Amino acid sequence: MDAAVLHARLSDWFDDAARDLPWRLPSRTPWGVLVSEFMLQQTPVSRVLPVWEDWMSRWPAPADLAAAPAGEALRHWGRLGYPRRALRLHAAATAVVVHHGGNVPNSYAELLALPGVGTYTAAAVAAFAFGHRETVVDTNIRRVHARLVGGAALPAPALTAAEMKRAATLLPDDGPASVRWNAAVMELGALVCTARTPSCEQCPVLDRCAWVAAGKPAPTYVPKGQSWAGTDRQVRGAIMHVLRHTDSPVPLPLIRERPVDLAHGTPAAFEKLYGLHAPLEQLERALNGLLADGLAEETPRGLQLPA
DNA sequence: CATACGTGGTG
DNA sequence: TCACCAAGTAT
Repeated sequence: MDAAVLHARLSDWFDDAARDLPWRLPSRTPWGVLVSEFMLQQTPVSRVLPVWEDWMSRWPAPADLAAAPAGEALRHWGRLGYPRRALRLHAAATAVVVHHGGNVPNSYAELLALPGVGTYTAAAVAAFAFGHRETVVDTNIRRVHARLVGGAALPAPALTAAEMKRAATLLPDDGPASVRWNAAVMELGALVCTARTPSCEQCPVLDRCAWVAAGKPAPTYVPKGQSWAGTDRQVRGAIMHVLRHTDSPVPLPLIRERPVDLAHGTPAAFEKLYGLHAPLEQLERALNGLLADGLAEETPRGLQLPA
């Protein structure tokens, strides 16, 4: 198709539809963009906003976070989920201080080398923080491309090489235009071309959509579904919740026997929070996993967030 | 390449 | 109610 038409339509749409997100303001810093991308990995914007604001005022630069104990990063990560991201962000800040003089690097390759930064985040930061021309492909962009160009309801379960090639082909040649395109397609996927019930009547490229033209065929595969109840992840999350809310180490026997919520003095935090009755074997597995992942630390007095 | 990894909002 | 889903990464 005529890519120029798509570029122009989405650029115009983005002008008045784009959300006023703080990490898009002119006053933003590359560090602010990097932090936002970490937090947004698998987490909705609405939940990221308050935590991002807190982090920016608490740790305005990479060196500020690097100077804090990793456990503080975990504590102030709150309930964003996937706390290993907080640990990796702390490690990334440290790497920025050690290897880049405290400034977030601007190249895709240098960004990709940071802990917790994969292909998406490296491209996103290079593009949105530094204005580079990068092929940014996230779940929103994948879905928009799958429908608009591919004529499918949803993209494949995993990112394919063909998708990357298609995204690269669609990317405007001009630098600033490419950054805008990346942001606009992502925004379209987040606001209009959504996974569940897309608002096609609001779509600026409805008349160009291959999926619509094909009569909106149903998805050809069944989403896997993420398990939760009774899983190790739930038990790990419950333990991390306890650790975030106490300043003193939690004795291991206490955790093994359904830990006391020391912050509130109430019994059986697991049951109180999750109605959870984890078998001892699963509790052990979760504990060992957290220790192995560096999310928790064992001291003579008990379990705590890492120093 | 499939799987593990948190959490809460929503249709 | 309950399964799906949200700006992925590491192994």
